[in-house]
Parts: sequence; C-alpha cells; structure tokens
Amino acid sequence: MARARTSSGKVRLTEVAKLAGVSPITASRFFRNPEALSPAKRERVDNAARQLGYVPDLAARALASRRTEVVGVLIPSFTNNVFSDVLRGIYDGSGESRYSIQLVNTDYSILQEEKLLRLFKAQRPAGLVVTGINQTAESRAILESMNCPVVQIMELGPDPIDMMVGFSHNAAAFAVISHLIELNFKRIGFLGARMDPRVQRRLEGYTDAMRRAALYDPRLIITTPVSTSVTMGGTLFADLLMKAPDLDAVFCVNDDLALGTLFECQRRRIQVPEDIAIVGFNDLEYVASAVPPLSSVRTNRYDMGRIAITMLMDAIEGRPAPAPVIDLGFELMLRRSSAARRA
Amino acid sequence: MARARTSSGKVRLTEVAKLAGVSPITASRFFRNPEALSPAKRERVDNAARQLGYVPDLAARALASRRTEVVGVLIPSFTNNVFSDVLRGIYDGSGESRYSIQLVNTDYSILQEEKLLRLFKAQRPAGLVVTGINQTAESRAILESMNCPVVQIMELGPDPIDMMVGFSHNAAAFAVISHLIELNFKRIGFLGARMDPRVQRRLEGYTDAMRRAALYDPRLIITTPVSTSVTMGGTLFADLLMKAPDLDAVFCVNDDLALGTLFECQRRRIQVPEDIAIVGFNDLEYVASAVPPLSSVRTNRYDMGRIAITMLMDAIEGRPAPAPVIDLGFELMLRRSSAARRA
DNA sequence: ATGATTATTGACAGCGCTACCACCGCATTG
DNA sequence: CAATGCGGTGGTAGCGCTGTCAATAATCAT
Repeated sequence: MARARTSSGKVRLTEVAKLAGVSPITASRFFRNPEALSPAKRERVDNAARQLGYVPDLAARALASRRTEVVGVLIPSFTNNVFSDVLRGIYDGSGESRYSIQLVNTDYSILQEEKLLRLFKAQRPAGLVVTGINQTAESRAILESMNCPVVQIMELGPDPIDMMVGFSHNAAAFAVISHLIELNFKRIGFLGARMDPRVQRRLEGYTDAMRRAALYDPRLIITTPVSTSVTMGGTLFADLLMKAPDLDAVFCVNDDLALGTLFECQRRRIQVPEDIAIVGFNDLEYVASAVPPLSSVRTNRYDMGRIAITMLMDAIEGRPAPAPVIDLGFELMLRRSSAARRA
Repeated sequence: MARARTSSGKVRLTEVAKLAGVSPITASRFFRNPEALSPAKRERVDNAARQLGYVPDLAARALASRRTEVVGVLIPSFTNNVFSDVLRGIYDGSGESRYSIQLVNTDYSILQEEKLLRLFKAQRPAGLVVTGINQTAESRAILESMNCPVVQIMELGPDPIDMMVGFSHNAAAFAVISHLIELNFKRIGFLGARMDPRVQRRLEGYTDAMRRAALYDPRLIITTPVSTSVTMGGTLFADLLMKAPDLDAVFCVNDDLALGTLFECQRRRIQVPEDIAIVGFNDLEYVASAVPPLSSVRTNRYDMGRIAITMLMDAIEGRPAPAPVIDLGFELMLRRSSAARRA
C-alpha cells in the first residue's frame, strides 16, 4: 500500500541488506557485532553500507533493543575548573566509541541530583557517572534499580554503588598539614568555601592533623557556604587574620582561594612565605607561575575522567574492571609559597 | 497472543489511555499539546498518568515523530573558562524545558566540527548551537540541510546561517587600544595565544587602531598557536619585552595571559601600571582582585548562552525571534593596571 | 560414521509512540 | 434547512530496528 508517510530519502537497514544480498537481521548484526558474520557477508554488508552512506537510526535502535547508548554524567558545576579537566578526560575517553555523553549539572544539590537521576532512568542510559559519594538514599535506590553500571568519581568511600575512581581528600589535606607541621609551622589556618562534601573531608583531614600535633584551634578555621572565587579567598583570609593575627601558614581548599590569599598578602605587604605560607589545592595551571609559586596538591582529574569512562564502557560491554575501586592518589607540589622557614 | 517479550513493568501510553477512558492518541496529545483536549479529558488523562507514574518513552517518540528533543551544542573547548559561563547560560536556559542538551567539543578544529555535525545529522536534533562563524562550506551545507534552527554564538558576522548571538571581537579590541592611545600610551604590545578566529579578530581590531594612530609596529605583536595559559602569558611577555624593550602597555587576548604578564612583571620588578600597563580580555572573576586590579573587557557570556538557547527553543516551537542577530556588546572594565600615566 | 555441538543465518513479531486522515457533532451561515 | 466550518476524537498503519527462536550448514568428538 502506497503511503504518503514514507521515509524522507533516508537509507534504511533494509536497503543495505538488499544491496548486500542478505537479510536485514544479518545486516543489523554487522553493525553491532561484525565478528558474528562470515567474512564474505561481512564485506558485502560493509560495501553496501558504505555505498549507500547508511547511518543507523539511534531512536529505532533504542526502541527495539530497549537500551540506549547514552552515558549520563552528573557533575556539580560547569564553572569549577576542576570539573572541566574531568570532563575533558571523559569526552576524550569516550572519543570514538559509540556512546554519547549526556552531561548534566546538579549545582551541588543532592536533591537536584536525585531529580536528574529520575530523568535519566526514563532514558535507560547504558551507564552513569556520578560525582561523589553523598547520594541520597533515594538516589542510590534509583541507581541500583537502573541496572546499568555506575562509576562514582572524585572521591572514595567505603560503600561503592558499583565502581569508583577518585582519591582521599581527607588524606590529601592530612598530608599537607603534616608537611607544614614538620616544617615547624604552628598556627596553620584553614580557608574553605562552598563546603561541598569533598571540601568537608579536606577539613576533616586538616582537623585530624592539627589535633594530632596538639595545634588545633577553631579560631584558625574560616569557612563559608558561599561559592568559591579568588575574591572570596582575599575576603576569607582577611577574616582569618583578624581572628588569628599570629597565623603563620594557610591551607586553602582550592587554588582560587590560595590565589586570592596571595593577592591579599601582596596588598597588605605580607611576605609569602616569610610571614605566612600558603598552600592551595588542585594544582591548577596558574599556581606554578604565581609570585611566589604556590604550593598545591596535584590530583589526576583528567585521568579520573578518562579512567571512569573507560571502566564504565568496559562494564557496559561485559568486560568487568579488574578492580572496582581505583585510588588515583595525589601529589604534594611543594613550591616557594610554603618553603621551610624555621629550623 | 502472549509474548515473552512484553514490557518490563513499564507503564505505556496505552495503559494511561485505558485508565483515563480515552484513545491512546488522545492521551498522546495530552503530553504534547494539552490545549487540544477538552478540559474534562485533559484532567482524566492527567490523573491517570500521575496515578500510574507514566513517563514517555523518548526513543519511541523520536522514532514515530521522526524528530528528537535534543539540542546539539558544539563548543571548542571545555577547559576554557569562557565557555563554562556560556554553558551555564545554556543549561540554565534549557532548564525545565523538554529539550536535552547534547554537548560536544570540537577542540578548535573546524574539521572536527564538520565531523560532529555529520554525527548530529543522523540524530535529527531539534536545534543546534555552534561556536563562531568559521564553519567549513561543507559544515554550512550540512547545517542547512538539517532543517532545524541553528544559533551561532560568540561572535557576529555578515552571513548568519540562521540566528546569531555574540559581539564584535574586532570592535572590542579596537576600543581597548583606542582607549590606551587616548591615555597617551604609544608602544602598545599585543599578546595572543591559540589564535582561534575570535582571537584573530581581536588582533585585527588592535591592528586597525594602531594603524589609525600611526603607532603600528609588527615588533609589538607576539602570538603563538599553542594553547593559552597563565604560564604562557609570562613567556610571551618575556618575548615581547625582548623585541620591544620600550613597551609601555600590553593588550592580552585573554585574562590568563594578562595574569601571566602581571606575574612576570612582578618577577622582574616592573611596576604596573607605572612602567607597563596591562589589559586583559573576558573579565574573569579573578582579574578584579589581582594586585593591581587588571583592566579587562567584560563580555556577557552567561547571557549569550541563555539567550542563544531561548532563541533556539522559540524557533523550534515556531515562535520566530524578533531579531535573528543579537549583539550583546562588551564593556571596558578599566582598573588600575591601565590607569592613566601621562598627561 | 554418527550424533552432538557450534557457527551462521533468517522469519517473525513487535518496541511505544505518533502522522495521517476520517469522522462526529455542534454552531454558524446563507 | 442544507451547506459549511471547526474543535475534538479515534482508527489505522507504520517509524527503523532488534530480540527471540528456529533452521540450516559446518565442525567436532567418539
């Protein structure tokens, strides 16, 4: 029966199959699992597809197979430089694969995250990447009901939903503070903004290290729930100086705060590191060229994204990861801003 | 006929229709255009859907209607802060709408862009956002054949594919240089990295302004195709000083280069702005808190994203934009780093 | 050699939704 | 009062692809 609603010149699988002299289903298999075909047919289908310029229809495929080739990625913020590196890793890693990345932003809200997960569920994603380990119970339930591999990134925790790639923020902060204590710094301040879970854990690491050395003093800690910025770094540092004028070092939970602190020191003619040492976090590109170069904690954000998406794709395709939890560690990048000043 | 392959507990439109006592078509219409239903049926379908927790299947919808609700967004880089603001605008703008954003990264390559457009074409997107106006002829052809609204962002040009939101990089650079010339700066350097089309146009603006004042000197221009960074700013500035030791001002094509230049000045004990003035571009958050605060050019990146996606969604839904080309302009943010130094 | 296993292939029947068109009943019009 | 228009509704027939399973051909173990 002739219908007005016929395809708009689009090449369909059937045409490819006809030209190749095989059944549509065989042609279909060629695109999904070429190994299953005999070499002869494989080549015939390949030629036919090439000749016709065939491109599979993803919607039809998704409908028929009841799964998509979409990988959902939930990150808290587009603005934060930290995530742009992770993203680069994710996109690079998914590169030539058939999976497409569906990126969404939770705005640091676990309720927003839950809502987005619900949305994803309706889409039957092939896999998901979520940030952090602080999902709501409901989010976890949704995630578990989705029956697809999940990678949690950015940090590690005791109870992975499925897979994890990250590092211990607590340990990183602990290492920074222990190092400063070894250098004989005593009044080490803590500057934190936004106070998301990762930042909270850096605060815990700081607190542990300070307590262990009997140097803990709540007046050394300044935090704000407001989002982070260089300007905020200056503001928080000014506050800290007021509360603890005898300060000799500052650990900032990120490099923006550290840079803001450095600028504030320049403004007040405070010598860094002679008067006050500064350590940042993330080791963004710019810290090394500041004056003086800022110490920081290098984290493997690009690799984190890359490894996460690779693990995820492997899991989707039934190649289970050798280890479900990967600790990428961190590295103290010690520069002049925290150079030793006392014997 | 009983089939093994029945739906996995998923609620379908048919069930909703049955419960509401209407035909599936009517139920379908409820989700796409509720106004078309009589109030009585509208409410019945609404109740039924709510009661069953119905969520439309996007793949089935896409297959049947032969279009998707995906908006493709092509940007050159995730790392560049500039785009993160645009992205925020895009995501915020698409917020509660039914459109989902499919973000891809061209890595500043128009060939990669062409390839990605080809990929998008197979997906029948509802609309597209592309960066800049330097598409290949082939890309333009693909774009035009796709039959969906397109917004070009970041800059303006004479021959829009469809719609445009941006500003004139040429005019912005021209304004900066004209201002510096008015302040009696004469040996104004130009620092450029990555040299993408927008940066090229800033160089043109610089050149125009310098020529017009008979101050043009190719020795004042340093560029590199390498990607931009704060460190690169320092390196380029050092080069520039070598070629033009009598330099009295530097225009950097972005704030990272400007910050790198500032750091290099600090390292060499060059006074800013007394010895050399610095102007950046983009007005990123940090420039205002540098010491001295850096002059820059504010651009409305967030609005650009937001307006672009809004125009696009309007066009998709048949509400044509009042103006297809929107110039968001720019604003010179004059700060101490380029304060007047001569009468 | 013979049954059993494996590799290839194809027929069938939808996946869940919407485009298209026909239809119904009511109001408006000449 | 028939002709016309229109908002609202439903029936039919796929959209382009793949899961399932059966059939066949090729290979293997005994």
